[in-house]
Amino acid sequence: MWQVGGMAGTSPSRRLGASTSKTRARLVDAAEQLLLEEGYAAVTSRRVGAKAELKPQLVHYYFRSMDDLFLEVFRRRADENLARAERTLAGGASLRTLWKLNADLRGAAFNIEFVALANHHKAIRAEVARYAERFRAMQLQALSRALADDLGGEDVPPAAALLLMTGLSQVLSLERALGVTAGHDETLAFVARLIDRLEPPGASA
Amino acid sequence: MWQVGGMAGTSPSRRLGASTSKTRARLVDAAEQLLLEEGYAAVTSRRVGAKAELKPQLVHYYFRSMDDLFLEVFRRRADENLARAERTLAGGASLRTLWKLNADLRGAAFNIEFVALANHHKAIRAEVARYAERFRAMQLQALSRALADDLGGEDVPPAAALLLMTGLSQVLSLERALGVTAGHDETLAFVARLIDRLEPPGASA
DNA sequence: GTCTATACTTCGATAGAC
DNA sequence: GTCTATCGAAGTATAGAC
Repeated sequence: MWQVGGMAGTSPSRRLGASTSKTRARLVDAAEQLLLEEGYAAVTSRRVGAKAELKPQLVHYYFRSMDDLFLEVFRRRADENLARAERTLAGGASLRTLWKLNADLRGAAFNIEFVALANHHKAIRAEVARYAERFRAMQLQALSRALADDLGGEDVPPAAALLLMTGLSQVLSLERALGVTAGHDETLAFVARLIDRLEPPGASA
Repeated sequence: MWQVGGMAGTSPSRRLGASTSKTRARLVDAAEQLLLEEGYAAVTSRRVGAKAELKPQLVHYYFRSMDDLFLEVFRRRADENLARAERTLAGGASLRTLWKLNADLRGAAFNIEFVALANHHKAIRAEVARYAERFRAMQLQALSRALADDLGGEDVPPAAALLLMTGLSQVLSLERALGVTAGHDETLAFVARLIDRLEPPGASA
């Protein structure tokens, strides 16, 4: 897919616009907006151009292919997420903070789109995987420390706890987008109780 | 999206082929295959026609629009999943069985595609939500009974346990598709231990 | 009931004008 | 360094032939 028409060659000798261009940034903004509002299939050079109020051909002047544009959109957001996580978790974080980071994570819809895209696009899959691994490693380190403090000698491995946490927050936001929310409040209350038990409110770190 | 070209009218008076047609079934098969192999954006009338070795116009003879084709693909698979779950859970099921049902669930990729699609397609979202609710209710009933047997007076609500289970199996299959499997074995072992503790192997139902 | 000829829109991409 | 004119392929959908 993509590469629907044209000669589809990605000619090796083609001039591209400067990566500092203001116009280029507007195109990335427009693409991100479209992706969130209408899904990845709506991100076409023409739609992006229209949304940015620019000629669609500019997309191909600044990006070698539509895939390159997708990668740029993804990287921008991923870097932002990683930076925020790093700020939040710097120097150890509580269970409570970790859960908030997971549940708050900007753009569950964004993740869904990119996972679906990654499923069938080699270059994008590699980038998404790289990001997921970095994000995971960062959280795992923080969670390992927090759990060691909180429950000393229990047998729940930090990796399992993290996957449970990630899975839960993912399924919750995914279902919310779908309009299915049965049991959500009950579950959130349960998580809050659990955290309160492990980390009594009003403790130090 | 969809409705890219053409007059996009969905004229109310258009003849459609019989729903029992063999040709029609071939088109649905081809669409499902394409969806899984290349993602929803690859499911176009021309690609579906080619895969089924039929003229692309037949898609529009048997389906009023591409969305209708998607709905048919989804319903067929959803019905199959529901029937299988019903068979498995009929008359009460163990925790172990429930976990297996969740983890085995055919086509995690299939789910990803449809959740992404549902995000931006009203008709499809409604259908996916309806399916999710039915599946959830069925599992919740079984899990409630199993948990009552296994841990009597604990404070983990069945709905929370189910969402944790669902989220975990979803994140595991999603990451596997991405090639990210760090911590997976450890987590699966943990789940197995947990189930063994709650339901010692060799007990009755 | 089944299929095809055809319309017209939008697609990604490039070569070349400023 | 920036943008545009233009190409050929692929998109959905319909009206009408068998």
